[in-house]
Amino acid sequence: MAAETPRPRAKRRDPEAARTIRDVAARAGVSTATVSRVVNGNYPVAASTRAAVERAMRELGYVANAHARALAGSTTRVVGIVVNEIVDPFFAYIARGVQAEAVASGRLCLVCSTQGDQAAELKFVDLLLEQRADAVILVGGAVEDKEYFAAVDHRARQLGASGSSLVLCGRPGLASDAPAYAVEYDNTGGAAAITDHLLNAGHTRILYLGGPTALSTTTARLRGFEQALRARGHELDPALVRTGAFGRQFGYEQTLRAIDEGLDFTAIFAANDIVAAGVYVALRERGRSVPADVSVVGYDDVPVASELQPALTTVRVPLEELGRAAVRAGLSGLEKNADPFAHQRPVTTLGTVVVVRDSVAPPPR
Amino acid sequence: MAAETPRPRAKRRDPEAARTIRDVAARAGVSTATVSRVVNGNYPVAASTRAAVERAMRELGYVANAHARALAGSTTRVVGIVVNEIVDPFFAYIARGVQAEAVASGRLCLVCSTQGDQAAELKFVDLLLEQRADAVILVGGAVEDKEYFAAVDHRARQLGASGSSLVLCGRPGLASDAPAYAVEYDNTGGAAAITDHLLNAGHTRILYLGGPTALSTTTARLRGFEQALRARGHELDPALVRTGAFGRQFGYEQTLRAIDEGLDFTAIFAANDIVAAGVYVALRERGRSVPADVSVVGYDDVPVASELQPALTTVRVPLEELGRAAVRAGLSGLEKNADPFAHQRPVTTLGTVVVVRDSVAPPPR
DNA sequence: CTGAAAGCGCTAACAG
DNA sequence: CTGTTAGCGCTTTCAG
Repeated sequence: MAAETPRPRAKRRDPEAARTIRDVAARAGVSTATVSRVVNGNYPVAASTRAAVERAMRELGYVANAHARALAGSTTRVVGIVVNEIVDPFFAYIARGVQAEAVASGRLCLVCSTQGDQAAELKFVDLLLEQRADAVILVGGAVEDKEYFAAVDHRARQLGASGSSLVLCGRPGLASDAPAYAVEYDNTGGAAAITDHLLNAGHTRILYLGGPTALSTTTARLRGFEQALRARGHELDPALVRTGAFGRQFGYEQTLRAIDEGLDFTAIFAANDIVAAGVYVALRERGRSVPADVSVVGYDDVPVASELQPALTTVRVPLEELGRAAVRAGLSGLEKNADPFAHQRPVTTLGTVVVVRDSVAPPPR
Repeated sequence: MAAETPRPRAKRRDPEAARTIRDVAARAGVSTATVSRVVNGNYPVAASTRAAVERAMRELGYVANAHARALAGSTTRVVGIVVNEIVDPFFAYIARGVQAEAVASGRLCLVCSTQGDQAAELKFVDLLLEQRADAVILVGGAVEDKEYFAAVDHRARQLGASGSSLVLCGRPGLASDAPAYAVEYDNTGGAAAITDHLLNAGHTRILYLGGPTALSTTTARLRGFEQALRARGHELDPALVRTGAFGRQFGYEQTLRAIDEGLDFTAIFAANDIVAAGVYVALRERGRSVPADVSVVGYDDVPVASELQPALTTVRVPLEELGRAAVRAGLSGLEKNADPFAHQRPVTTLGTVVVVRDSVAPPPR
């Protein structure tokens, strides 16, 4: 009756191919379940058995297959993050936090960089959805577009339905009941605080430079600027607000233009440190010194801020912590503690602080 | 006899859970094989059938499961990259290239950052091995350690055995027959070229600063420096070589020390741009101007180089292309063209070029 | 052009 | 403490 033997697996496909849990089990003379147990160490196994299995694994050079594991188990041990540009320090620091926290939770990190392509962002989320990432984190400025919102909203629901979750990082949350977390920082407050710093030094003619024209996350900075002005009884002079791109080039050109137009101002609020770097160059070119002739402040506190000469007074955004918090939020639903009362708040807001360096002084005369 | 029906799947676990290919098949009234075919579009399917399936997928909100796909198929559509520090522009640009090329090949990119922890590097490679990444790219300086080499060598073999491959990026290849690719750039040549530039300007007392003490990739820069000197009949003065850390701090401190010791030099070769940034600060502090009093050159041409004042003359390393080339190399074995003669060379070396900016002038007097 | 069925490698009940 | 046995969701022969 030997011929009746089930013989479920016919032949090993490739003798060179990776060993499987079954090979290990056979070699150690145990069942695959036992091997699984020692691999995962989440179940009691006799010491001697464990030793035999470990030995077999070593001898065979066994490497677990994460996909089989993901398929059979429930979690994939992968988190995904989508950023605009990985070489931009703003995103890089957030990514670093995400990476670190992911690793701390025993996960790997799938990083997607859109290079500013809005469509790519959504496509990456879809891919991450296919990967069944335990959490997907979307970083950075969203455009205020109906259709876009609907698309994100939909993805949030899909993720939620598959036990994962969407985390909006550094941007406002969804204004719907879609299952998504938001991890932001106090953009408006930071902007107001540093504007206050300028006001305290005696400046009232402050030129605001940078940031997108369209309504978006970072407009919050402009809002903070305006609030601080108003709170001290000053009006926002439209001539002193120039929004547009976010780069060094923009800061450079606008500063040049402002000077050449004879615009009256004694300080510049750059919407981020990179813009401020451009401002510095233009100022130097026109022979204006910082901070004697004009004071400058930035935002973000990325490395350039302390490299500029004189070092830039700016708003420190807890970028790395932002990334960590995003992972924690995204994973909060998966953790075993599953205490429904200790529930993660859908929106986390981190504080910002003004870092005073050398680029602000009282206005000349 | 209805009771005899096999009924292979008993119950849907969770009505809210993600739809599977089977749900789609049922809804479209076709077999799962057919659904698979339309999803992959790699097999003829009647137009009407295809339409029905696509409709069913849409209605069900079907999202393929990448893990099931990886398990059943052969490729995972994921490449892994291990770097020291993702916020460091040197690595960030390489990662960007890797990401871009991975996406271009229809893959996602798993990014691991070790924060300089050598042990973590190997651990990440193991994790990537578990992920069955189609290629794993190891970036950056390796230490010259026997045991470490053996470990890398072993991983290379494991990857090779599982149809994947290891790519050493920006570091020398394995000196063994292990299946690994190396994608480097001409470190020595670049260093020699920029040293020549200094020599041509009339400098002979050049202080070399930075780079690791231990033999490692970047020692190649020191080697190039020496070669260029020799080629012009100069000896390498040991007093003018200070190796050690790689950061701004190191550049700053060593420059200060050199000046305070009264060391005789008219130019500084910083082992990378970051070190050069530190050099600038120290020079300014001691009232030495660049390039009037001392000329400075760097290496890598990361953004700081052009931000420094005066802009830094440096060696441009094709960082992003390095990343792209690494992915191409790593994937070369998988591509269908599998032409055994058009075989990827195990070692690719990219050229470097000197970028002349404003930090070099003839020596004073 | 389409369907049936056998797995891919692993985990998780469910018995012992 | 350990083994049996279903699947997880998809791809891929092998037959029509």
